[in-house]
Amino acid sequence: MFINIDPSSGLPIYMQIVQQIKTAVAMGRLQTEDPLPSVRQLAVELKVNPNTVARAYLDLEIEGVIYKRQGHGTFVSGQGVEMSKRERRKTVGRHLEKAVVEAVHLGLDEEEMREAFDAALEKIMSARGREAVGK
Amino acid sequence: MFINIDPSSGLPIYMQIVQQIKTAVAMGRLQTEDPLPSVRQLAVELKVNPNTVARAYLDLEIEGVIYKRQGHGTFVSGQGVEMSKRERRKTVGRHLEKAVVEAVHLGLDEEEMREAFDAALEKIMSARGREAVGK
DNA sequence: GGCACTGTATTAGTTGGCTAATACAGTTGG
DNA sequence: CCAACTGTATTAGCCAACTAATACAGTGCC
Repeated sequence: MFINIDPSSGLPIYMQIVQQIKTAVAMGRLQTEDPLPSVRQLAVELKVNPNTVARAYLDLEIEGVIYKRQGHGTFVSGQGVEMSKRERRKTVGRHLEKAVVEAVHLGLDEEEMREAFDAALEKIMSARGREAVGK
Repeated sequence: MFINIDPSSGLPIYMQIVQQIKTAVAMGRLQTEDPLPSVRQLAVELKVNPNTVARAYLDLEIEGVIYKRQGHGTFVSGQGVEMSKRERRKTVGRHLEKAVVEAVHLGLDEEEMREAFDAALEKIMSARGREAVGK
């Protein structure tokens, strides 16, 4: 599996799992209906209690990223999140504003910010394109 | 003062203070050498222990956003952050990538993301412009 | 010098987050 | 039906984060 836990990161384990799976899905490395490792498998692999993995999977389920079937396993779900257009924009806006505030404090000018944004977009979106074909 | 604490936000009080002051500085609502309210003043206003405010100010000082002078007060500092160009970009990149991942999960397409980014940029940067003149 | 203002240090208590141990429950194939 | 796999529930403990009480220390003005 592609998940790496960094004990020194300060971020709780379950959040690291959540974040990495979300990123993998966003990038298309995990696609709809793909199976995730079982709670126990991943727990062993990460040397962590099954409940910790379960906690991560629960969060992901609540966010609409995955779904679970008792006795079967856990899978990447087709669609995400029920939310009004307005809410979505607001949520993304909050994240982006935070990033911009940070960038201002770091002394980036507007052009540099645009470049950074393009790079981020490229990194996530271009991977999607490739994965869709390949695999 | 312009700070609002939301007890239901889940975010610790001191972080809310940090974040709001950082945003104010980034937007130019607070400018270099502007005085911040004293630890005690703000503590009273927010109905919070002085140490909580002090904690926020400490973080801001470490980040290079403000500086303090014993017996005098706390002020917005001129420059920010000592960090290599590379590091800055990396930091901002992390934030932006997180925002993009979120946006993908919320079903925004690339154009909508660009719009959202432009909006965020506009919101922060345009305020700066105005404040620089006005006040 | 003393009062009134600044920020600081020490200590301590509460709370909630995080993780783990362990036992329970659904599904499927031999 | 039993073994082997899924995810789930309960309980508990640890620990760090957060906040507060309180006392200390620097500066400046009357």
